[in-house]
Amino acid sequence: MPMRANGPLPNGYHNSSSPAFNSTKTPKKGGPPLPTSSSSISSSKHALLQEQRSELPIAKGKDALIHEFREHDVTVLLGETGSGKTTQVPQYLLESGLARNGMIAVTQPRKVAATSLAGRVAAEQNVALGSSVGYSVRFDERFSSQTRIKYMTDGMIVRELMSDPSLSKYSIIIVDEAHERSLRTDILIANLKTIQQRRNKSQDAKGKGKDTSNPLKIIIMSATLDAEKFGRFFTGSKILYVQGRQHPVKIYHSSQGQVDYVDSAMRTFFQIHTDYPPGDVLIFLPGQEDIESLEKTIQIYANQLPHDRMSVLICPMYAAQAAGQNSKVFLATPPNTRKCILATNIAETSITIPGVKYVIDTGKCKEKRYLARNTGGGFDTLLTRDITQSSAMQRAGRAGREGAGHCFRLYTEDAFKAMPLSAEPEIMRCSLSSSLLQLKCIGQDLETLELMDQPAEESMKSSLIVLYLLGALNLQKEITALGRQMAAFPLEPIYARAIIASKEYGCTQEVLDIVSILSASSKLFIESSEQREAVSEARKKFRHVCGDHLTILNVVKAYQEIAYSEAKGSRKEWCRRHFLNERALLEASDIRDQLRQTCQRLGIDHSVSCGDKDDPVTFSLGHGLVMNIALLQPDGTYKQTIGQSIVKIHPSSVLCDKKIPAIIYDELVYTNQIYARGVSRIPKSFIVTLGALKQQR
DNA sequence: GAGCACTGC
Repeated sequence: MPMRANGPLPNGYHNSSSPAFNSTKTPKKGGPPLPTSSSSISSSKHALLQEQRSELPIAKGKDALIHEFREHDVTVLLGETGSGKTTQVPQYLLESGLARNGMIAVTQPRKVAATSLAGRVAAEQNVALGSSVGYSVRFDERFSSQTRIKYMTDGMIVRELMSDPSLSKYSIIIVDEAHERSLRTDILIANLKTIQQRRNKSQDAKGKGKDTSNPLKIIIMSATLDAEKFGRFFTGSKILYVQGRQHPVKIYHSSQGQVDYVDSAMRTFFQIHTDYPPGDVLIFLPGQEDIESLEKTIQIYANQLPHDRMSVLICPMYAAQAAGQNSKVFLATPPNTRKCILATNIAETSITIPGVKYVIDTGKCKEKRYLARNTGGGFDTLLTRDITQSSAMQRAGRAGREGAGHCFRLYTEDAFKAMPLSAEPEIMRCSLSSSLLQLKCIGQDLETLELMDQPAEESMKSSLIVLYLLGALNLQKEITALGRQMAAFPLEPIYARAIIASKEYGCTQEVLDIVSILSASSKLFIESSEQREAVSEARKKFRHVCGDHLTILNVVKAYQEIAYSEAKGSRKEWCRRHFLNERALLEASDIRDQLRQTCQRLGIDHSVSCGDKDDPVTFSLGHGLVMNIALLQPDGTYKQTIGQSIVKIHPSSVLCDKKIPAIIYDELVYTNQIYARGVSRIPKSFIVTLGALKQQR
């Protein structure tokens, strides 16, 4: 491939018609963490905070905002990055006395946002965190009877819905980041609409002047794209706009479509490197494979650069990479060096990298999407696709965090305009069984609930079948006693079912260990393409003939032994040596504690163990994975017992190439083929037993 | 023989 650092520039950029650019979303709200443990902060610091508050773009509109909140039951507030709406609006509401009857809830899709925002606002109010300003997220809460402003995750308030269907503790509920359209945000919004109708109607009946009722105000906060949708959903609502503040980013579109975006990204990088002033470059790519191939080619050409040029430091970044590798990007760039960061979507929202002045956007990402099947179950797909306009803007905004920046898009302006505005709401792309079961508990139906977007009928049907096969619903779609028990667990129904089955098989301790790891958000096993051999050698120690579930159990047991006998530092070292992610083990231990409490409430003894026996464990899991069973075919592939798909065991499984006659699996993922992940062997006779159980219902 | 990113209870 002929490529000279000073050669012709093949991409032919032209300047975009829009010179300045505002990003639409701020990933890390509330600024840096502030001291929050003491009851108050020094007066000079407080004065500085107050000055910063008054300089926020939203401060100018304070009185007008309060007026509108007073006049309308529902307000949709559209604000850009840096407007300060998430920290200021709750304080304005508190000061205005609009929340006399109850608390102000501010919901967030992510835990870190909820906790850090609460800290920031407590500091601004000059109060101790947990007093008048608090938060509530899974495994962590700080609030008291005096709390007036409560930041919480949307999952938390949806759980509260189960015990208090009117959310009567709150007189104002602010739904932040509503444009993200998480599954729980959508379910919350649907419920808020009916709750408000109920609560505010009883107010009218009592007539004006009486304050005995408990009306509800709703404020929806969103980034600017496709926000009118919220306005249409809440009839009579008022839409308000708040200006943001961000450095300008100059956008360049490619003049023609790029066939090979990896090659094109490489050329664009060297164009920047030779023609533009110092500043780090961030390249967005869909996945690890592209990152590794681009890393190689950039390195080859970087080595050939003349010695008087700045050198290039390449930093690959993706979630599966060992944590130490990812943190390389945060180290100061050495002198006379330009950092080149090759990242997946991880750099789009979750991680902010300092020093980035240039962004190269391939316009591609990988998206996980759940394909429901009318036989029950379904599978995930993981395919490369075009990004959305809102994520293109988010990526460009990454160049304007610290000063003016540049964004080079490897696609045309027409291609940008052809992109969907924003991602499809999660409710359209995920399994609904968990939410469906939760709603059944409070007498609601996903089918009749008025949602902003209605999920596909097939997806609904599939979830009903899954819940029926698990015994959570009967043929009349009514929730069963077993279903209520399952809903009590903060878990996917399939794993809740496995725990309940473990009572019969006397192995609750083992099943809890496994299920906790499976429902932790971080992966247990760390991959390293550089040390592939060392990884497989370390894995051998835990390998269990029955499959991946019992392999996980081996890891947990080994870690527990270390945890009891060794110091914290050596535990870490042990994990590193075995390519295990300690974060997953620690998170799983929190989850396990919570699951034990649920077991206790339901009269399941969580300490019952089956010792070294394997069958009880796989049988229990089998009750949860009833629709995830497949049988070996003569050609070595597997065929589902429910549904017709031909699946293969994922190469990461310990049972890959083992020709086990019958398997259960955690999930199916379609990439190039349909792969079963999280696989265990199951005796064929057990499948017959399961079938007989189904007959009885 | 293969691994986008999250997030929540």
